[in-house]
Amino acid sequence: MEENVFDVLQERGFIAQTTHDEQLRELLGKEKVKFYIGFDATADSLTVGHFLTIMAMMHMQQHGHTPIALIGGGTTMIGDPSGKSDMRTMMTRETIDYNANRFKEQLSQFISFDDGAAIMVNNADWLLDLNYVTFLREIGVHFSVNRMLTAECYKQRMENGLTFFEFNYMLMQAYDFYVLNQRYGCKLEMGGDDQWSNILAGADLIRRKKIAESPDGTVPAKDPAFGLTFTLLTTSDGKKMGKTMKGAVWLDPKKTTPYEFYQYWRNIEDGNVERCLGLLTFLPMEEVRRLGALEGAAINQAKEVLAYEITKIVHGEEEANKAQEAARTVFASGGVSENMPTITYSKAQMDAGLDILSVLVDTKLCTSRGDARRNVEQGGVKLNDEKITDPLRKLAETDIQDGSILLRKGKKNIYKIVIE
RNA sequence: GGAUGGAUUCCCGAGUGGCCAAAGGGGACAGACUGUAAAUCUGCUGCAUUUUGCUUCGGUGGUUCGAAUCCACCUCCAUCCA
Repeated sequence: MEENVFDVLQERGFIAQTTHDEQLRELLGKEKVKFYIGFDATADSLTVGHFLTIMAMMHMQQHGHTPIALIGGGTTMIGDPSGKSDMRTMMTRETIDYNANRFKEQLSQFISFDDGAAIMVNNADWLLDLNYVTFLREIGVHFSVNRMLTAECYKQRMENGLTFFEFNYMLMQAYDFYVLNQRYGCKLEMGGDDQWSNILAGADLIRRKKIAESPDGTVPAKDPAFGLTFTLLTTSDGKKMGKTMKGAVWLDPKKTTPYEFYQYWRNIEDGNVERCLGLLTFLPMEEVRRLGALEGAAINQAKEVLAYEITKIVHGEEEANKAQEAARTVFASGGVSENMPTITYSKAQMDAGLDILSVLVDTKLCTSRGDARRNVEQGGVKLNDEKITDPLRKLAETDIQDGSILLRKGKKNIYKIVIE
């Protein structure tokens, strides 16, 4: 008897809400289901926030179900107002198309699209050429404004204002589900819990359309469209995870290096370790529970496993090994690793006088010379483990130890300076 | 379309002629304490050749020795009325 992916998702902590628990579980246990998850192309890379949903897709695919990855080339033209307090800046068609292509590439790393094992679609294909009046007549009729206004996702916007433009987002997304249901027989939409209202709207639309189209004006209740949402990863103070001082944590190694990526998970707070292990790795649950139960300093071991496993899935084993090696060298032994962040200067640059503030800015360790100066003055900067207090300090030949100079800002930010 | 109230630094928000690079809070960053955790306490938070100079308070013009603050016009937003 094969295990049911519903149970897997539930045990690993993915599921926040579903439209019909029992029926959905039954469905997933007895047939191959086409399901979809939408990704709005708002940036040129996916983030760790998306990664959680990608993990869910992978679980689903492993259990024989067929993911439909929907790239929101059309919906991004509007922008989802859910949970937002302000309207997003409108994006141009070109930017969106560019982003959509990046998303496609990244998704292909995680999900196999071979032989119809998964399907990739772009809602620009059916949304952009919609006829307004036709759309209103066929889709718009099924929506009650009164009900939409009570939806949780608009709550914040009821205070700050919501344009009609954005108000339509829900209809677009609902229509997506309907289209996929018609064209591919997609029966399930999944997404983050902030998508609950939008998902419900889609499932509801499909039901209403069916009723409208059926001869006797009824629809068999046994074949509904399903919705399922995932828990959102939040920090102890309730904020969404995946943000750092530098912004989002990206899956693109050019935007967030594997080392930074690894460090992000290595530094996660205790309370989230077990949850993240379940959600973001493929480790068996016994192992997840064992690691999550570690207490005190011992939990660092679990964090290391977590960081390693996630980095491995996202960036591959080789990069994960490098990141782990670098992290261990830097933190455990205070040594130098070839895999740690490095900046290279020429001998000539050094002879011309490389002051500490410039280096701090060049490495992006500090955002400006003023910021760099501040950090030095507060004792946050170290050169080869020696605290620097003079902002005018210049790098000298004598600073080079074993061919490089170690520069630290704070405890966790470290750069290797190489002169050649 | 009408009336009223708004637009301030990353966010919230004070400031209504010089003492304003702009209170307070949040966040971020750094220090102490720790376990590369959380909580707590302290510092810090426009830019630069840093006891000085430069740029900023929705936009554009104006008044003034001097404007985030006053005037005019414009743009956008909220609430109520239509």
